[in-house]
Amino acid sequence: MADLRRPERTFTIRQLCNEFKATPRALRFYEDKGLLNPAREGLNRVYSHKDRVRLQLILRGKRVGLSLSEIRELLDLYDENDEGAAQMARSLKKFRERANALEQQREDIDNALIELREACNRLEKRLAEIRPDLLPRAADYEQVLRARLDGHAEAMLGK
Amino acid sequence: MADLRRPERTFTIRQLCNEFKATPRALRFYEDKGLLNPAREGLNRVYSHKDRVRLQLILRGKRVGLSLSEIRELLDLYDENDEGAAQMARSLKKFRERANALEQQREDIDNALIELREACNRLEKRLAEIRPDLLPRAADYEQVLRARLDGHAEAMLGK
DNA sequence: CCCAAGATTGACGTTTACGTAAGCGTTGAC
DNA sequence: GTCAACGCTTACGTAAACGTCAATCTTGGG
Repeated sequence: MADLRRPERTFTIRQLCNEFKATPRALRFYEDKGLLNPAREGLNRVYSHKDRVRLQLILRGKRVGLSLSEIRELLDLYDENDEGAAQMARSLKKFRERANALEQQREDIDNALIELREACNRLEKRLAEIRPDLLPRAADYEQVLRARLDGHAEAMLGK
Repeated sequence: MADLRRPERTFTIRQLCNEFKATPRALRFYEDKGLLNPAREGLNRVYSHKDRVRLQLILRGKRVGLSLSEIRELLDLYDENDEGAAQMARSLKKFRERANALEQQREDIDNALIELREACNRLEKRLAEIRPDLLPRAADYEQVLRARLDGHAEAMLGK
């Protein structure tokens, strides 16, 4: 169990894929793009502990919406400079830029939601006048919500 | 000026482009995809008042994040059915689905922002220890602060 | 020895919404 | 007459992040 922390521990491509729910194709793609550089044992890739950390950073970057090339820049910064202050500052800057961009995106989404809700209200009003029977009801929403709850549904359906 | 409302008024491709800040290429593309069907005067496209409305709907759909094919479905619904109740119901459904998707996206963004802010805080702390001179200054923070206050800010700003 | 499983390297396919010419016709201004 | 401004069609290019073969290799099992 604690083996994960032992630096000499290595990983196969599939182990990392399973652990992080990625595909071999993706890891090779990241390698193509210069984000990873696993060792080789013959032809086979051998991922070190450090490679695993890099992969985590890559996936984290993706979660916050950085592009692969942006992630590569950041990874490169960590590699190039041993001391680590200047590149930390640049990473910080990058992160803040991304945060600002995300906040902008959230605003866009909010605006879209406003437009959508207005449209929904208009439609609901007209439908209520013309064909109230076609108005989706609360019950329909419950189903949607239930559907989201994945496997729990089976229990309910089973009964 | 009021000519815009006169049904017999027609528009050239460029007029609509200017009005809605689109490109001719885009309008032709929409046509290719079956979203528009302007009349022809020889080879030239002649957009009617109705075409203009359709274009508005297209752009509105884009603003809320619908794909062109989704928009086309909705437009088709409006065309097919003369009465207009069933398709209104379906549009309503579509809009609600999109609204749900957008809310999900907003959640994702919020999570990403949380991750980013944690990363920023860690970096700031380390930088403060190692090289405080590299720390970006208050001016850069304004946006961040504004974002943080977002909501409960009014009281504080009032003072 | 033979077969299936899993790894590897190309290399092309996918999707979306256009951008960007290339080549050609028409019209109005000068 | 000729140049610029528009308009048209056809068609290839783009970006992102892989998916999806295809062909080859190795290796453990039976």
